[in-house]
Amino acid sequence: MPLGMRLVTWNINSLRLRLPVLEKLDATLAPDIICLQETKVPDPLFPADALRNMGFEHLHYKGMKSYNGVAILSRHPITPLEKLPDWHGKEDCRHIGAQVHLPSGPVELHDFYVPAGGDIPDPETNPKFAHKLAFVEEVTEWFTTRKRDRTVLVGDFNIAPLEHDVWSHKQLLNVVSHTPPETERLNAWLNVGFVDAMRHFVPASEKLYTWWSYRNRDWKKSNRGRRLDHVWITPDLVPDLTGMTVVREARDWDTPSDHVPVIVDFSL
DNA sequence: ATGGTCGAAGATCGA
Repeated sequence: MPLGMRLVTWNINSLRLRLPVLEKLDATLAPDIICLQETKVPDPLFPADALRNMGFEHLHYKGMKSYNGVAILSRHPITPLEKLPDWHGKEDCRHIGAQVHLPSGPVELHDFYVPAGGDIPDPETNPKFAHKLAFVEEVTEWFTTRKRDRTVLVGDFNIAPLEHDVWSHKQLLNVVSHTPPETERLNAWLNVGFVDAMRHFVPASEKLYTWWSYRNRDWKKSNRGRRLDHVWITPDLVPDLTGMTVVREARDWDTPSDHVPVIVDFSL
């Protein structure tokens, strides 16, 4: 195994349907650890053998029928984090975590799939939006009391916090994913003690997206993207950052997800 | 302002 850790986060939108493109990602970009969201597969049907054959010997996953689901695929040994909170009283498979045992020492890794929040940005009339806001608040509170070093948070946070994380700040201010109640809460979570590893490499003044809707005739031409997927790290890991890649070409792979993989490289 | 397209289901629901 080469020196350094290559970490990927990807909302794959059905793991079983997209095993072929996952193999393509693995073959072309050789990640050491992949965190997936929206696997949409119950645990008994999880394709563990196929993933082990790809070289990911260490697996941790939590899925359910039809919706949600998260998974960590690793070439390094991992110890799953037990007894993580049951956010918002729901057992809906939106968070798993693990200690990753790297040659340089353990790193704590969290994989999140934050609720999308429905269409109407009003917690009074839209319970999905209320759930989303509450989820972020609960997670924020939880991390304030947890150790905050050698920790990495990744996932589909379903919020694009910065002006240039969306194609039109003005037109999306009242669209779920970019409303002030969401972006304020995401910033509060970040400010518990994390660093935005993607923006470490790309200044806030530059557009940066990880998701393009299926509902555009030509995603590349219209380019109405949003940065919904994130990699956050504790400040002690910043000196170990060596690179970041948004795998845009994956949006054109055969039967693509609407999200593309995000790679972060570490000298760990 | 609207609708557009996916995936898992096996009708719609969630995104």
